[in-house]
Amino acid sequence: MDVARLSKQDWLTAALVALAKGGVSAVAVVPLAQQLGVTRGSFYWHFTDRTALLRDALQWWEQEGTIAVIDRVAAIADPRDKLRRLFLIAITEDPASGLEPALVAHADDPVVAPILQRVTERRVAFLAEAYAELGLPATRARQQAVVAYSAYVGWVQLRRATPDVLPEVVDDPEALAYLVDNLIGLTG
Amino acid sequence: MDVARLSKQDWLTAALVALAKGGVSAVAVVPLAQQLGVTRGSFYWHFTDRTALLRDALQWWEQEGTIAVIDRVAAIADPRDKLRRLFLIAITEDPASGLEPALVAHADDPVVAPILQRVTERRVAFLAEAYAELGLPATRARQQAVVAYSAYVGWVQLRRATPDVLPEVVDDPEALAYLVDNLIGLTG
DNA sequence: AGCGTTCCGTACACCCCTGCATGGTCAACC
DNA sequence: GGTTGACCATGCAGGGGTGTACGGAACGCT
Repeated sequence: MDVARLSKQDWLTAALVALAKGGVSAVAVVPLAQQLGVTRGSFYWHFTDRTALLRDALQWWEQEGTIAVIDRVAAIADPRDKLRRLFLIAITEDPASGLEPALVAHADDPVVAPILQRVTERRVAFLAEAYAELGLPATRARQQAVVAYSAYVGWVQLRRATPDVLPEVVDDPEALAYLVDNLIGLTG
Repeated sequence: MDVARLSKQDWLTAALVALAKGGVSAVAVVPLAQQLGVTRGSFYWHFTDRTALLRDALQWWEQEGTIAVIDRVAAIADPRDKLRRLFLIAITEDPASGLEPALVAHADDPVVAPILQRVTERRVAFLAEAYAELGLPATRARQQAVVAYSAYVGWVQLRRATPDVLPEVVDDPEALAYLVDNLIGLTG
């Protein structure tokens, strides 16, 4: 019959979804199990611990959600196009809606903290590199990267928290271009 | 003796601190009680419910953290100065560190959602009004307000999540001015 | 001193989650 | 067709949180 045994990956994606929706405390074995149609027996075969699930899920997200995206645009020669393309991907795509706010909210968590640190540092460094290629001096490029990344993070937050507040921007492609240019910070 | 009976406000502030640090699920009666040095008997005299505590705390935050700040700068005549002052207050002051990320992370919560909605809408409206006073047409002012508010939200997030990534900006007053001008979005 | 109100401690029943140990089921493979 | 290993169910002990009922201490007022 359609018994559909689970793989480790099924638990990881389910954990990320639960994490995005309810925070770290929502990554609980029992709710995830009955959501997947199994019991805890399945979980404790795939993972040693509840912490192991959280750690593996976040590491997988770090790989897919950060490194993979950077690889997609790193080859673009023109830094302006590179930034435009990067922000477009970051704004329009949303693999696990609301994951990053949940991670930030639990920045003190010993499992979350190092991964969040690495991801942020890597993204900011990539942005700073692009701004440096654009002609900005190193210090200024770093500052601009932090500001641009802040704007991106806040945008993701707003879209998740109060989508009713910003419909006029997401639907209008011209407004979207205006937003992206503003993110790049070179509207003048 | 120094028995120090508690007031309702003590519970509210403690709830906000716990909310900022651990999310909605951290607003639990037992931990808060033993943190305040009392038992649950105290709590269930002041509040009917755990939900009532969360609701009252958020409403108090809405009053103090949003309306009060807006009132402090609304009287400034020049819109440019008004925006500058507002963002400076928003960036430097931080009453309950990490509260807003925690709220966004639990945007689906039935208690959090309406308050978060109201706060966001009010802030964006205030910003849009200022940009309109600055000369932007209504639609453009609204878009600019959303972008600027996104940048602010993201900044708060970054500072809480990974303070190591952005030390060069917060310490340098010139870089801070650059950041504020960039938030205003009128650097050109 | 007496009394009512305010505030808090304590005990109880209930629910949910975590680990762990153990046993069961099904597929594959020889 | 019997054995092995992957996968899952179940029962138990332990811990922690929620509400509620009740009882007690402290304070103000007369």
